[in-house]
Amino acid sequence: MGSVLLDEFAHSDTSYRRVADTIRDRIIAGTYTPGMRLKVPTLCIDLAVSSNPVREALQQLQGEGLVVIAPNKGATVRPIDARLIREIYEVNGILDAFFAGRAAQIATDEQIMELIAIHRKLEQAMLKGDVPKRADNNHQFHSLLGEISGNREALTVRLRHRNLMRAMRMKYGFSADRESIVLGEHEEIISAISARDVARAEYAAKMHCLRSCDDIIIQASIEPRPSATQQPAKRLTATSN
Amino acid sequence: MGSVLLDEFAHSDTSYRRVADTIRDRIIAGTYTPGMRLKVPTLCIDLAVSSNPVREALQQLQGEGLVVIAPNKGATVRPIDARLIREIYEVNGILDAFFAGRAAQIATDEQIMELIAIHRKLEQAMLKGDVPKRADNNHQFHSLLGEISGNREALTVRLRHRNLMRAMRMKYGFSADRESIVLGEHEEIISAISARDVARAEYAAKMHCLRSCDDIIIQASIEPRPSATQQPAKRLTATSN
DNA sequence: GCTACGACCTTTGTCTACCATAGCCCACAA
DNA sequence: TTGTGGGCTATGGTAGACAAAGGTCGTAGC
Repeated sequence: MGSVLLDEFAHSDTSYRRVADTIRDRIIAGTYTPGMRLKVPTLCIDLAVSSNPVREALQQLQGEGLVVIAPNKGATVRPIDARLIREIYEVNGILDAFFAGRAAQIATDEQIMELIAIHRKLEQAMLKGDVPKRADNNHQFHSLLGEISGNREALTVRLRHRNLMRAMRMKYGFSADRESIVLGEHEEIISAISARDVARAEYAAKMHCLRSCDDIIIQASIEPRPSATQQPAKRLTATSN
Repeated sequence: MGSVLLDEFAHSDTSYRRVADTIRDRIIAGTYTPGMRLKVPTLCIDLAVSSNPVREALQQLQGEGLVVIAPNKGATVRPIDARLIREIYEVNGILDAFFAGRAAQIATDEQIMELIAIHRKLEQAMLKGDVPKRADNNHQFHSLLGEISGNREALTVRLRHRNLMRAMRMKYGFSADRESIVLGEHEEIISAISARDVARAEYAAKMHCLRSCDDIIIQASIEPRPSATQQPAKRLTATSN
């Protein structure tokens, strides 16, 4: 138990993490539109914090690839388009294939049992429609694969876009039959690892990412333009007046 | 021409980038020892800047994986040991294999010519013993491979440890015959891409990283403990008194 | 009418000073 | 010896000031 700690992603008590969470959510939600400048003074007012946490949050988000910071020019929202999503999932697929292939080589029986246990919990969460638990278990499943590989650096890299992916799933959800397909794909990965079939494990992990990518692009396309309450149509800056 | 821009790594005019550069160099140089706490007030005095740039630099370095920041506890130097280096190079190898394989599929003849041109410049720089130009050309070679793949996100991830690797090479250098071997490995990669042999390109790129990893570990082991001028042997904090 | 220049304004990046709070250390007591 | 409590240090955050970089816009000159 307790194999997945990674406390660096534990939910934040510091202000700049809350600020980063808020800005990230707003980028995903479309409140902050692609290419929009994120000015520090405006964000300070909107989020009721001083400039210091805002600047640190923007740096954090740059690390996640959500904003671009140019020296002496400030931060802009990175456009999140289908190409970027495909690229991210391609990176995920490459790394997950490595994890699964390595797991097929070196996973102990106990680790495989643990994988199965997490898979069962994920199944339960899906049946109950418990979305947060579902996301958490899914994260645990893939993190455990990363830990089994023994390459923590690869796992860190793999988690670079975790917040972004989670936020997108929160917004767009899954297509109707995606959940049952996910379970089947996980079972295929586990099966390949149990059989010590490296090539099959790599392929299964890669396909899992690929299909997940296709699914989220379809889901996102269903809502071509969110325009929830007030879509600041032409406004290109965060200025509030 | 001008295929490799990536101005995000252009040398910095902002203070926090200079601070990050300095701290990074000192971590590599061993001035800041593994596990050592990096206290903001001390760094402010040492680097003659205020706390704001220091905090941002530390966040930046956390993004590069060189320091670990714990909320309300501060930053510590991440121990750079053989395992970490192996993990980083393994990630590099996974991504470079992807780049090379993809290049074998989709590179245009012009792009292959450009690869060869950079390779020639690298060869020249090595012959002249021009170390900075050598590093720059090597970077260009691998960046161009990443760009050919069309996945800029993967390239960004691939460059996560670029500063760290460069700093380590500056410190430890190369073994005697490594340079000629590098040239041969690059030629093999180019040859495989030209022949559109995906598997061979992937294998060549992976082996290139693996051998580079072995080389740097050997080089680093030659100097088990640098102890240049004043090695703060037992001191565990950056406190200067 | 179009271009180029310059003044103005906004924003960034940095500094200083200050404060609340969390974490650590150490003396002291049970 | 072990636990506890107080004091110290560092972190995290606020507020306000400033220089410098960048963008905007009006005007002068062609």
